[in-house]
Amino acid sequence: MAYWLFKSEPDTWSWEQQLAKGDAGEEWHGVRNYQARNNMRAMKLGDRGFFYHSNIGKEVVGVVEVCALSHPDSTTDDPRWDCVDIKAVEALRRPVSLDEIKADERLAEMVLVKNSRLSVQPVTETEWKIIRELGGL
DNA sequence: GCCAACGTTGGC
DNA sequence: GCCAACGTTGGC
Repeated sequence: MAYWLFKSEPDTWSWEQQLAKGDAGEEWHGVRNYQARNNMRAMKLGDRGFFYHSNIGKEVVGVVEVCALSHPDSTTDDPRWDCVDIKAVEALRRPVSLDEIKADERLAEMVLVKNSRLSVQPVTETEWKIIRELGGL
């Protein structure tokens, strides 16, 4: 099983909205970046990811699961863009902020720190466990 | 609201 | 195939 991180501005699509979708999940559409798309194409059913609020909050707020494999993005006719569906699994007991992540030297190599603009990114198993712990899970 | 960093586009 | 120009992202 692989681990990922999905970024979203809460103004556009928030964790609360994702939670409200429940097990039905929601298409992670709107990605127009090849690296991010390739990451989604590499995802398997059951892969886990963090849900991160960018701009407002700047914190990891929840855990999601990939519930549909990569498929064409319904918001465009451009065949280049695919996306997966994700569903909320659980909220962190307390959010883990970007400041905390940057302050933790064990997380210095995270893509979130190194390449903050990539909107769908891989997370290593080690990073996954550390952030879960910081989040009280 | 600013701006640095980065990715994409398009002319050559 | 290079690279300048442009647009977007996201932290500050």
